[in-house]
Amino acid sequence: MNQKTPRRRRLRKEVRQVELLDAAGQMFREKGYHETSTAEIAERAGVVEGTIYRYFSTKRELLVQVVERAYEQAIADFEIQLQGISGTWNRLRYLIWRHLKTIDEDPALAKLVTYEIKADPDYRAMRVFQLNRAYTRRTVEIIEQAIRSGEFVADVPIPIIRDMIYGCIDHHTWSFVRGEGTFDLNTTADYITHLVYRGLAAHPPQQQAQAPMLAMIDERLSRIERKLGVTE
Amino acid sequence: MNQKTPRRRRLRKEVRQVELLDAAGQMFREKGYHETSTAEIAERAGVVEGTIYRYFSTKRELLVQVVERAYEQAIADFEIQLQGISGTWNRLRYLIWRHLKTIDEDPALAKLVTYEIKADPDYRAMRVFQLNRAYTRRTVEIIEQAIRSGEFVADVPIPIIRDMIYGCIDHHTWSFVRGEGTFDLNTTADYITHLVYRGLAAHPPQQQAQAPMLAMIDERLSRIERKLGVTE
Amino acid sequence: MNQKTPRRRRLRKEVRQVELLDAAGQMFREKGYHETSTAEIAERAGVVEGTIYRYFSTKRELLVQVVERAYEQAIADFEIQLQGISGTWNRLRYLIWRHLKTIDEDPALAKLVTYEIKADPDYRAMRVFQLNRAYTRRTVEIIEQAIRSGEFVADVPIPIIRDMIYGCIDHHTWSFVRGEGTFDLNTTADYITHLVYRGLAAHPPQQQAQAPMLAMIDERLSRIERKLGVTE
Amino acid sequence: MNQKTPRRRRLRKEVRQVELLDAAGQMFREKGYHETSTAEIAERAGVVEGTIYRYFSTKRELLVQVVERAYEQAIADFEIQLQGISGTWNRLRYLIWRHLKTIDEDPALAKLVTYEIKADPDYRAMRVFQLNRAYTRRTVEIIEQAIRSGEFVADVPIPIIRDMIYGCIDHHTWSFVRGEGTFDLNTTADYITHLVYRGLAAHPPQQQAQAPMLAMIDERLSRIERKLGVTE
DNA sequence: GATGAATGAGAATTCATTCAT
DNA sequence: GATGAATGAATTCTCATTCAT
Repeated sequence: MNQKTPRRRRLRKEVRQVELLDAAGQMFREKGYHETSTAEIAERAGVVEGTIYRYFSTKRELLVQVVERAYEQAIADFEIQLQGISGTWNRLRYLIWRHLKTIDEDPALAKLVTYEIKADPDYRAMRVFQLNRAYTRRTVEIIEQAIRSGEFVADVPIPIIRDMIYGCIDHHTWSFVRGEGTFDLNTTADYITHLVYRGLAAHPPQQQAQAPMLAMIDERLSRIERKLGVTE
Repeated sequence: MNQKTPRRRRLRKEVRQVELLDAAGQMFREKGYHETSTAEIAERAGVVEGTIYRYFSTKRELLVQVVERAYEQAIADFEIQLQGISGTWNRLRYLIWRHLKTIDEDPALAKLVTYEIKADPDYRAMRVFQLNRAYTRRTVEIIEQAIRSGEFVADVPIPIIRDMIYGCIDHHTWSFVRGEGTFDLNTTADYITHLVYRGLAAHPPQQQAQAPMLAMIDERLSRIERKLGVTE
Repeated sequence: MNQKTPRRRRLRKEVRQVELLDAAGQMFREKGYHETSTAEIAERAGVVEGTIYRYFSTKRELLVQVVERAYEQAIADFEIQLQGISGTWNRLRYLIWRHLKTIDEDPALAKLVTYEIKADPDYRAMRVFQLNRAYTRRTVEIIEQAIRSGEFVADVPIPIIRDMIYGCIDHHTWSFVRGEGTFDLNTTADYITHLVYRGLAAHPPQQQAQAPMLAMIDERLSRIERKLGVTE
Repeated sequence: MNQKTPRRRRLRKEVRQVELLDAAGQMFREKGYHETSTAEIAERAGVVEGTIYRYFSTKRELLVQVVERAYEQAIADFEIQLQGISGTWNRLRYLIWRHLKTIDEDPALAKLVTYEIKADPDYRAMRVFQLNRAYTRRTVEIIEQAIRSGEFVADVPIPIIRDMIYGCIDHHTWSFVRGEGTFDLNTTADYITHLVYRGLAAHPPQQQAQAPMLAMIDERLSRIERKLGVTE
């Protein structure tokens, strides 16, 4: 009963860390970062203020880790789902839908990311920045592939395209994130995908119906090639 | 009681008000809103702290008016220029270019707008919100007109389009606003306009991109057939 | 029409002074002394702040004069009424009733007197103190006369009696003055008079009914004596 | 960050709280509530300003607790003493004497109670109000009992009687509380008790005062008759 | 006589972080 | 490993009074 093995200790340490992260996450989401005091976090986690500083060097570190954890979970989930989706349009649509859904499910976190994390002067040197890059990397890859396959024209730099997608989503969910409006997940995803796709599609509208088909053929061929080990 | 001030410059109300607005605007841009103290603003304006409160009820009011003034100037200038430009593409391009230029010329203000003004819980009830609406109204009008004339298709809601334009710009100038990167005004304006225009254009240019792709598919199929020993 | 005789000027000066006093009185009563700013007084009087200081040396002086004026009016009115009332009981009752009525009619002023004027460290050196003495002087005179006539016993110092009367009234109207309760003017006056009278009456309760009669007889005799010039 | 304090005395929570209460109590009594700054209280208690706010939410809370503590001590002491005293006159006298003594011993506190606590708009909702009620409750009980036993008449509402007792005491000690006059504890207690008791007593002492008056009336009538030439 | 712009000292309160216990 | 008492700098806003115009 009273066993205090090192292993158990270690476990307890990790548990406490997660407890603190959960408590902080809840508070930050409810009241915002600046409006939350370390005393409140400690209280919610059931410890005293000083204890926080055994596990996290600063209050900000707590915020950063809260966000990092959320990013990690989002990315992991993301990759898995994407594997089952084929075709540029579908994959693009999923990426957009997924980001919209992330915001829809946790707008308070989106707010923290926008106003606290990204506003940080050191943002680009932080791990969250890397995580954000990882999060958006797939988008770039999909576009690049579509360009290689000739489905997309290559006359606009990819960063612009990426900014257009994420910028549009962020702007559109703005008021929702601020707790005011609302938005329809699927419709919004369709519209944005549609607009981006048409802006990049190499095929004129008449043939537009063919484009997805060609893309699908491309995708199926790729799978066969991989399977057969056919190199180009 | 303790008369220690030999210098007591008396200015017309309006003049002093503008001086304070200028001083505050400079400080906010240099150091940020929260990092600027009322004492610093007063010092830069050459008055004592109390004087600020004769003209502005709070420090925040000072910020709001700094931003309002900037918006008013931008809008006025804007309207005039736009009158001389015709053609959907040109007008759209001008709007985009203009917003990019505004950010380029005063990135610190853009930062204040994003992180202080738009983040305000009461944003939508503020006059700056109205000014922002006025600022983006032209965009909507141009798109609407292009739809009416048949130049643009009408299958995407205009707010989405507007969010795409401004969201793209904001995202793209992000790091620049944060004092890190840089961006090319004209090239960026071209790309964004191009992307948006093509995404909305009812009559796309001649098709051409399809042939290469089909050729590639033919080639790849041949490889697979060879691999599998499929004879012709 | 445009005559600016010195006399007219003087009149205007007095008028303005009264206007300021009225404005200040209103504000002090409505919001309290500390909660009222000189700017508000000026605004209500329709002048600018600086003008106040042409007529009154300080904000406090304004308060003091507001109260002095009220005292003067109360005293003047008081004296007149009292002349028509005879008999210790009646006169005492009138004094008590009158003070209760003063509080009832202007509780906000009573509040100012209690919390601002009487709490002033220099109260005893102020003219309002003298006015207050004048206001309560009649009470002492009535009691003294009753003692001389044998209607009241003389075994309690008069200041104690005076404190009992005014202290009782002040305590009893406390919550009303603070804007909370209420009190019945006539009933309260009766009770207090009754209690004080019996506490001082030389006559035992059996004969108590006679006391007022005797007092009245005394009073009537006094009048006759005065009329006839009968000296003792 | 700037660790400049070699001295960092750590006390038990309760001890420090009491120290702060003592320091605040001293300062408030010496200089008054508004004239005392939190900085001064902290200095006297030997801590920094921030420490005060670990124990008390506001400066006002500090005042309230100073007064509450004094009330609690007074009430406790009070009850014990009263148990050993019997007889309406004696008990009444003790209550009056006790209140006078409380004022005599701590006039500065009485001042705080009058001008800061009782003047508070929320006074009736505060715990001090309850404590004040508890403090004066005995008075009411003694009077009620005397009425039941037939020792006192019941023709005046008890609140009026209570207001008379405490109002009289407060008025009488007024100047002393303001640091000006003085008063004799025992004599004052005797007079007030006497006055109140006689005002309420159902069985007054032997009548005696009437005869002289009637004699005087007789004498005065004779004089009048002589003057008028009325023959017998 | 009036104006009203300018003064400037003040004062309460917050809270992330430290470190003696 | 935990506690939680202590830190102390930092900052906005108020307003009676003055006096140049």
